Amino acid sequence: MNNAKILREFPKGKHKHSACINDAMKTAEATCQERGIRLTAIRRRVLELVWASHEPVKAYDVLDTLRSERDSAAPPTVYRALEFLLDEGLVHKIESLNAYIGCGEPGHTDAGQFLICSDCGDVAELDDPELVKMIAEKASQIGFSIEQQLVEVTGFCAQCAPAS
Amino acid sequence: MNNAKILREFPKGKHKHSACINDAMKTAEATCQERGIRLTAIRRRVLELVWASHEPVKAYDVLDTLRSERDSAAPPTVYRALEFLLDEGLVHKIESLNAYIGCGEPGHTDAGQFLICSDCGDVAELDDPELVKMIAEKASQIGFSIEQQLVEVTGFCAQCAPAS
DNA sequence: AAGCGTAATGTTATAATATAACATCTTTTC
DNA sequence: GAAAAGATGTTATATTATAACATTACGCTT
Ligand SMILES: [Zn+2]
Ligand SMILES: [Zn+2]
Ligand SMILES: [Zn+2]
Ligand SMILES: [Zn+2]
Repeated sequence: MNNAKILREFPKGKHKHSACINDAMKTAEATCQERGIRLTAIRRRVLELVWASHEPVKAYDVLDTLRSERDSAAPPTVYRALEFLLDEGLVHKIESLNAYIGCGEPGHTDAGQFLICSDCGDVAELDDPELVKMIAEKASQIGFSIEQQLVEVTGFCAQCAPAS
Repeated sequence: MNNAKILREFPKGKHKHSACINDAMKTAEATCQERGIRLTAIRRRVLELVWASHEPVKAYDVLDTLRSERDSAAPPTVYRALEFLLDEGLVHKIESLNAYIGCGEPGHTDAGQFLICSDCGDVAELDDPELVKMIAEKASQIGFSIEQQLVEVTGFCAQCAPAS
């Protein structure tokens, strides 16, 4: 069996998270450049804040920070930026948490699958074509044609797994 | 490959939906009886309202109806009933819609997988052990142990599929 | 049947998440 | 630099969900 492609890993022990953020911002810049769309100051900042950790971030937490930096920040400020970032695949929404997380590899075409650690709260993103395919096949067995897949799995990451 | 077990089908053409509701209510009665828990009038009525169609139902739509029948109905009335029904596996929450749908086969142990038709809005529920297993395996490849799975798929049911 | 403890519901208030609608400003295009 | 399109500002409100405490109903023992 193929291994799942890991779009976004769980962080391993201590890591320099500023590097994660830097990578993500560079990738976003390049992606927007390429597509001829504008990563404005607000959008860039919201993306940074979403990437603040490996945990999904709440819209109103982003707003709180933004408010401290910019008088005019209001809910639409954040939701519009998030909408842009979602549309461009730079962030994803974790539906089961009403929270947002940076995409580990913008541009991936298949749906991502999210692993959410109940203990540390961190999230990893996989892209497993085999799984995507199986879901599509199962659906088509009953005549259902898939447009979009949502897979969110809750449990324990390697670091938080109950000692065995 | 095994076929997915269908816990709740898409309705086929015209069907007598009162039969769906009756079945669901009988199953719920029996389930609660067996478990020694109380399907009170409010809980029963909320379950009926969730089963009102094959589409997921919003909490506040349930509330609107309940208000017309019972002066004391308020948000906690509905959310408490839903919490009970969710805990007992009599209904499921469709996270991507913030809406609730009756379980087609209360007592199933695996996570259900939901197929949501973008056109008619109806939802089917599958339980495919093979899929559940594959997700668990993919997760365990990166050291993640699963507690709960969420699979919600959007697309077109057989009836609504674009003519081919 | 009376009394007790638990479970369920009533009631009021508020938290958390998200969008509508319209005004203003900025950037791009011609 | 004027027009058009895109982005942001601003105010208000819609939608979804929970907290906290009071009251009532139920199930059990005596
Ligand atoms: Zn990191
Ligand atoms: Zn992604
Ligand atoms: Zn039916
Ligand atoms: Zn079910």
